[in-house]
Amino acid sequence: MATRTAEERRRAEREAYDAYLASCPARQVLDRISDKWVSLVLNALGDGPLRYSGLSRRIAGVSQKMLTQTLRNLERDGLVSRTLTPSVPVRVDYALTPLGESLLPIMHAAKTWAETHIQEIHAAQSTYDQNPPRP
Amino acid sequence: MATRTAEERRRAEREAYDAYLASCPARQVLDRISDKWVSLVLNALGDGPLRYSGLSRRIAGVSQKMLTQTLRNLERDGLVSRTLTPSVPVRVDYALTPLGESLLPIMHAAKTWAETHIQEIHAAQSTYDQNPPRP
DNA sequence: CGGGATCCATAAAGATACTG
DNA sequence: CAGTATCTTTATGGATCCCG
Repeated sequence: MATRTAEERRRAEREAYDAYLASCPARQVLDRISDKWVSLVLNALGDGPLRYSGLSRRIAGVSQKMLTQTLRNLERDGLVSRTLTPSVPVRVDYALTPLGESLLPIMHAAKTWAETHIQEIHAAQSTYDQNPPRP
Repeated sequence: MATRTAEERRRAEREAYDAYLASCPARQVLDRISDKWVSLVLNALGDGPLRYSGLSRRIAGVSQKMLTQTLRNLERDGLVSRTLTPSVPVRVDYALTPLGESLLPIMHAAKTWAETHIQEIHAAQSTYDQNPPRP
């Protein structure tokens, strides 16, 4: 048999790390809020409840698939509530739960940091691009 | 020609929205820090400078490809500095720039929120999974 | 109206092998 | 040591058709 000690060890390392990451709360939350549509939906609902079609119009670029998927995940995580009104054409309202609302401040903090430092980042990018370290 | 008014309008909508998103500072920054490896690298460097191999060992699960790619992007964004020492085997040190360090507090805030609320999220997930809204 | 299900294109991540 | 180059695999997102 080949010496697969090295590769096996690496694989085990990776798996252990993956498991570690998967159990890391910060990672789990970061993974979610970093989602393109999650942040947009959360933001949209921050102004008050919306219906499915309302969200769809508010976000504009989203496909129903992604909107539905995003809403399901947020509902599952307890960040968003889904209220179904069985009227003639059914009506569904989405709103932030208290847990979802508690997330807004940190989203806002991120937004503030972004707006404060985006010029520095763009400047750094220009410098980097105009003088490529390794062509 | 077919009536492609509707589909064309949708496409235009999407493109406009994509452009809007691309120019949104919050999005740009969120997209970056939400990256799996970015947050890990930033965290690792938060304890002090590290060499390439040091980072590689510290993060363990990362491939050189992703580590290099992540470091390049962070360097380009001005969040991480790269110092090359042309000794016999070359030596490269990576460290956070002041800009990079200014990002740590918000990463920490996200981590704190995560640790504070992860139980609620897990609880919500359990409830959701045990009683699937739509089977 | 509010989705579910399916198919498909592309992009992103990983494994692998090689280099100055 | 610190990467680069290439190939393969996987994940993501969008288009489309359909239903209660």
